[in-house]
Amino acid sequence: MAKNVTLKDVARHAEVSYQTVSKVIRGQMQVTPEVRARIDAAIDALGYRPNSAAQSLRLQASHLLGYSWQQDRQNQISPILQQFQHSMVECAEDLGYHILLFPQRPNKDLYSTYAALVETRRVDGFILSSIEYDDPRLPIIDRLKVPAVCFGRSSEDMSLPYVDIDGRAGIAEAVRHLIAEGHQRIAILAWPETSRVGTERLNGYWDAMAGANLPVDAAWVIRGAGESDYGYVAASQLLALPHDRRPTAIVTLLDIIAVGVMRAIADQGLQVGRDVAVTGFDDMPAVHYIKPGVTTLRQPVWEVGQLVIDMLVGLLKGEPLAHQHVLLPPELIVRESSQREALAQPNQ
Amino acid sequence: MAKNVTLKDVARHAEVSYQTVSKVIRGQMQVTPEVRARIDAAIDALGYRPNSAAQSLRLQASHLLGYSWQQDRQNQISPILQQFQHSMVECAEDLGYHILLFPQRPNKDLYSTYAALVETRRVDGFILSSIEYDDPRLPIIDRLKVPAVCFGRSSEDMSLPYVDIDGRAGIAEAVRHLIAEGHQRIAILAWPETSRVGTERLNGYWDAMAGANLPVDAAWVIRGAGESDYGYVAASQLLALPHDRRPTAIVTLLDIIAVGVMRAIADQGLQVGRDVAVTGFDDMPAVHYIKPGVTTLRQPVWEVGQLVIDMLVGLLKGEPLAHQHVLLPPELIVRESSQREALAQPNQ
DNA sequence: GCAAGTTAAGCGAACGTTCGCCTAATTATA
DNA sequence: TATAATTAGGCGAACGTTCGCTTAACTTGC
Repeated sequence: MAKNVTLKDVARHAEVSYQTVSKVIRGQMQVTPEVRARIDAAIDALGYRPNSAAQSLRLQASHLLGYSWQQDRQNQISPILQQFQHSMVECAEDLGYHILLFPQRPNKDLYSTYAALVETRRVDGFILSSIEYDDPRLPIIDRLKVPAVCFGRSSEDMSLPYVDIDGRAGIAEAVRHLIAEGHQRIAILAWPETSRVGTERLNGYWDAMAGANLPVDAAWVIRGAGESDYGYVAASQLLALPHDRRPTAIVTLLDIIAVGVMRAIADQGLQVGRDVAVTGFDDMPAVHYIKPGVTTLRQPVWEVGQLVIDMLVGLLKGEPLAHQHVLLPPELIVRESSQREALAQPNQ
Repeated sequence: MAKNVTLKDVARHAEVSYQTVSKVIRGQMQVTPEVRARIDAAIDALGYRPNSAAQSLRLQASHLLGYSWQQDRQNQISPILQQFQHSMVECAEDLGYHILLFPQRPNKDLYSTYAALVETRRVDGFILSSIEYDDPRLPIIDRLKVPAVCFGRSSEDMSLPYVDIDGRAGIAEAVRHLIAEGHQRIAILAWPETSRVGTERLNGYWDAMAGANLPVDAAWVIRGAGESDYGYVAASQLLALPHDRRPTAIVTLLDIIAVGVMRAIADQGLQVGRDVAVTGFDDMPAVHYIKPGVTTLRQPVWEVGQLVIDMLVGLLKGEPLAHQHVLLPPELIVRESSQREALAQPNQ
């Protein structure tokens, strides 16, 4: 690697003081066009680049944002967090920041993991994802008094700024879509009560059912965990209900679960869409090949990443946040799995 | 955030010079037990932590490793790279390093993306993943003369150090397993010739077939891209061959593709395992629920991550590498999809 | 009992920036 | 023409470390 080119080298070459070079580069100083030209020439003759460690030391800011990435317990294979990460990385670079990845060891005290990063001044702030009820990271961030923005929330009135997907509104929209398709007996495969995301989405179901004055049979609301297998088992259970209580539509919280449901429906000799409607969540690329296509809710993950970074960087610059809490609605994508007349074959 | 606690603060508190504190902390100096105790007491009375920017500046090393993460074109939803990333992050921390994420913009010149990081001294080295033929990053790294280690290789004799999975050995082992199960007509769903990984794995197929003196019908080697749909279509094509040319086993390069193959087999009224054996690759969690279980090759991704970081950090310390190129064999996991006598479940 | 080696600790300098204050020259104002 | 205001640029200091050299005191060997 070549020797470091510093401000002093540039200054010598341009025959000015090095502090002047610094100021001119950052537009903090007016110089005569002639001097300006000499400096510019020197910079690219020598290939000068400011040293980021020196900048960090002087500015007391690392321009690094800490992010630790633990997979959701609920939906293991969701590509959501990958997209989120990618989106953050791009947005951060636009603003002169980078993402620093760090591990959260199960055996090591979580507080010291975060404290180490803050106290050594390695990072300027944190991004947290997959927030759940009583998330242990929240009090830690609070205690460290370090800027942080979350993807997800543990309650409506969280002290930390967050961006989240409005799962409640999303599921409500899906249910209203099913109602518009003529369904009345609509079931939902929810997640355990410990899941904040799951509870939130389930509320959307209640909202829409109540909004349409539709009664809800207790058997229609199932809570469970897992992926396709959960969908298969739970759907089989629903389809075994007496005919007048059997749901004609099943809402799920994950595309993969919807796939399991669709298999169960097919195994009962029924047709997805025509006989029983199904909806998923996430618009996962992995299920795009499935036929019939799965009606789903696409999360605007890219936008979440951008917003989270914008907010965090704003915080670091001392700007007051325009919105402390942002909720983004998912987008309903209607495919064949929830449409009665699509692919309808004239059948008996 | 609290005021910075520096070496000088500790020194004042312990009544020694600050340089002494620095040396004692790093074990570069012997002091009397009494002084040692005073320093230790001062450190945790004040909560001293060395400032990483100052260290970086002085040591001319950021202790940051650059990693840019672009999804494989071939297998979009493989969780391999996620595991790899996670493994790197942990291993790096053990060695006092962190991973810095940066974007590779399609519109921006790749060289300047890397050069900027190196010339500003933001990173000490790079990790590259998903190397393909004529990878544009290789000459860039070479030109920048920056330490780097790759996950994957573009050719046997690459100039950069790499760690890779021995896909050739893996597929060969899978094919030998099928042969041991009594199969003779074995087909493979390969990837386009532009895929280095695919070509490598296909070679394993040839190795094993030749090693067992089994003839290969040209129709058995299919090249294509895609996920489950590719498997479905290609398998249907294979199963439509005349009876004496029809393969009794189909090797695929991805679990998801194997799933498509299994659907095709079932759709033909045949039974996976008993009638046609199938193998996948990656041991993806997403297909664990599939019945019958998919025989697959598990990549030792965790080990790859550890090795890559070990090697890169070694390079940065100026240590000569024990092995410039490391090849790790995947592990064959035999499940029902490749066993004739395994309990048959009427599913899919 | 004296030169030579060992040990404990201090001190100056450097890593490459940015910031605030200062100075000299030029221009505008009275 | 004298004075105030503006402009172009310089200079010292600081951010918090680590490194190498020096010094003073204390052992050791003969």
